[in-house]
Amino acid sequence: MARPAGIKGKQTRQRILSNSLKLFARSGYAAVSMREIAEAVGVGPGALYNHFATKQHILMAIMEEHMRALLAAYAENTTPANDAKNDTATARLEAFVRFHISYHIALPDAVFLSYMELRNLTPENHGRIAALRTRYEDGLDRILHAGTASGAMQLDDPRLARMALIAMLNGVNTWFREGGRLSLAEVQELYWDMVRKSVAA
Amino acid sequence: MARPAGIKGKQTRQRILSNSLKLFARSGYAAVSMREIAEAVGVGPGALYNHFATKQHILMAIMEEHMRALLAAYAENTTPANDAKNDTATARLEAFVRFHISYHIALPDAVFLSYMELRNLTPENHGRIAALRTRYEDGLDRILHAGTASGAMQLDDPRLARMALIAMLNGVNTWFREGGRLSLAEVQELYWDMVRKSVAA
DNA sequence: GTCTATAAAACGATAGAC
DNA sequence: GTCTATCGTTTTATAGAC
Repeated sequence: MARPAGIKGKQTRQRILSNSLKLFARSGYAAVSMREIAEAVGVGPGALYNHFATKQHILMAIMEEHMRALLAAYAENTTPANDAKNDTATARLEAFVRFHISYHIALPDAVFLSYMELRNLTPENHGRIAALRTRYEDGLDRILHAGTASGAMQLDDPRLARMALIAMLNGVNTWFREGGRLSLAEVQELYWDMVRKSVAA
Repeated sequence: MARPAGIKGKQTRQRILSNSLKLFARSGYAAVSMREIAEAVGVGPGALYNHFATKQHILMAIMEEHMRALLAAYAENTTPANDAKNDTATARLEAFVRFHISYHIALPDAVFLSYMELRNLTPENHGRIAALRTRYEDGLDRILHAGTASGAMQLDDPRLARMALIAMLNGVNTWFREGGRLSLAEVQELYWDMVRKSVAA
């Protein structure tokens, strides 16, 4: 009982988030009740409200933390190479594709939720998540524009290309299963091959 | 009042389906109540049960009719050309891409619903819808295998390519808006350009 | 911080009049 | 076939004891 105050609360908060994520991903936000979440966490229904004011706050916390973690991981994994020779638009596109696939495969529930439950956010929360997503996808936008400008790529409409490529890459989560027919490395290779060709001059 | 028996019922049934489709697409199946549907249709809540036994039956009817209409339209729009010269795998892939885009853009709500609400179907209903979807996507599978076999395309894994292309094409519904920056014809052209290159030898 | 009990409203589905 | 009224259940969220 000499445990510092607040520790138990932090643990419960995290358990609420991780269990809600699993339940929301499986059944959908609207179909999951606060009672189900409390039971999964192992507390009474009323205890949830010590940590989140409403069910909407739980959903928003999950999505916002996911988007911030994605942006942080992207910034860390794709910083411009010191080797200027590897800092071409094509090299940066390859890095984006490989990062996007590995990150999305590692966190399928959070990714699924962040695309699927946008409509269950209040308009204000929706706007904040959309802004974070735009910040991430703008990274791809810059790569495609740079590649088109330098002649390394040929895209009649880089904005459409960005949306087409994001959709294609996101699709990996609808079918990829750990331990399945293809390994992560093989999937990265196969997608990169298609992406590389699709933007080729 | 000399109207044939059953006409009014058929009309109401169709109005239930079309209004439910709009509501489900906007808010999600679980978040829409039978009362909301009844209000949108313009009948009392109890009247809905003269046409559908449960809310699940409404969802299933929408999805099943959408999938059957998709299969029928695909069969009609992509029958092998009499001109044998235009019956190459590449020509058939182009026809698939153009058909898929135009059909999906024309029925955004039904397409959105059929991908988004699969998890709200009972296991039995889910299996029936999945089987219909497989029948459609197998058409693309055959094209990619034929193209790879003839050397017109180079795909190290046609199954992955099928899923990547389907995801990319489905993505059009997340951003395309009638009267927006790009016309349907331009979108078809731009997507086909990327698809053509992505499978190229 | 978590518990139990409960308030207040909304849910899917049904019954019986017309 | 549609109406109104309602059953029985479940929902989100709160209150007060510990």
